Amino acid sequence: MIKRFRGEWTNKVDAKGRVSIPASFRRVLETCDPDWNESVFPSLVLVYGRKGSGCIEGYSIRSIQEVDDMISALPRYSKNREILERLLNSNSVQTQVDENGRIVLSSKLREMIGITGEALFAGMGEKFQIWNPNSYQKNMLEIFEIIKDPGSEQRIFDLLDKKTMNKHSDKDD
Amino acid sequence: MIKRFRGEWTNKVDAKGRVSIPASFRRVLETCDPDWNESVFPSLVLVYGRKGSGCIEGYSIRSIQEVDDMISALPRYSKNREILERLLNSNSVQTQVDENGRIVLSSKLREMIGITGEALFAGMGEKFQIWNPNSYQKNMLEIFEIIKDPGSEQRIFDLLDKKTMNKHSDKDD
DNA sequence: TTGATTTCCATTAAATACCATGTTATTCCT
DNA sequence: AGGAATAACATGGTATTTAATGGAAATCAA
Repeated sequence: MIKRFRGEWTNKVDAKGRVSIPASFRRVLETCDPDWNESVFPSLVLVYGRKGSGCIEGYSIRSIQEVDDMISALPRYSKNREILERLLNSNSVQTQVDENGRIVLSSKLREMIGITGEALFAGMGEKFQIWNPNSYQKNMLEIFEIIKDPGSEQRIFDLLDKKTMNKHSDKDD
Repeated sequence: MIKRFRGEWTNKVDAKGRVSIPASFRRVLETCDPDWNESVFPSLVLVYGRKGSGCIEGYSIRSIQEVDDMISALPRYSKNREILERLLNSNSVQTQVDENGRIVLSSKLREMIGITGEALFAGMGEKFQIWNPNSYQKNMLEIFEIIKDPGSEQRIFDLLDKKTMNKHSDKDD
């Protein structure tokens, strides 16, 4: 069973904003939507509130529920909870894959990330991202810049070492 | 099944105060109203008692019940309970979506949040907010100001980290 | 009765479902 | 293993439905 979003895919966006979700992503969305079956297409949530990011993030139902549950665990009228609700609930939209495997990106969403004719999908494990292909290219360069120094790259991959997993403080992540 | 208010929607308010509830919000109100069925339109509660907020808050029946239950859990006749009952019970009104998916905002409510021709609906998970579009704009800018510093933004999102979930004190939220 | 509120109906713009096609990948059979 | 048959994908176009909204009729209240 596939359960993580993986890989990069570039698909066409038509005038109405319709775009195919990569088939392998659909398999993830299907297994992670409790309401899904052969006659009900899977739902997902698109989050556009992480402004700095320059991309839209797609979450499976199970994945967004984890986030929602953590928000709901915060005190109801607290400042931080209301900020998170804005960034993750106000600035998001639930949608559903259609029978052809597509979703619609509204003009608002397309403008937000500067998408014209093509959208790049990047698998990010428990979520995926939708980019303007050029912006994605730039973002990759930024990442390469960060890990240019071999020591710095090593330090990051060291986070994946079982021995160190429970040693480092939260700040290191 | 949709069960959280999500997204931003701007709808017209006519001279009589009628305004459409965004369709996706109606789906939430329907599933969260125990009395709802095909022939009965869903009810909701509008709270205008959170004075500082500059907006009206809309609750599904299930959601307002949770709030009511928490109030009821406080000591009867305690000062704080009576304050909360004023702000959340006195300063609120129960209403019902009509057959066209609209509610009526009384002139009192409209004046309270300075609404003239348009109302902006912002999904906030278990509730939603109704704003004058300009006020909402300002409020979003305030939020972006708060999270402008990347460290500060990270600290807020860290509230959603499983590792820290049980560490932070109530004050942090 | 008259002003206000609520119900009912009508319009149009937008969102969604439906259908069709070329292309690629997969299965199955010999 | 090779090749034919089949299924799955991506994508374009069209038809149908739904949502938002304006206005009129009906009901209610003072």
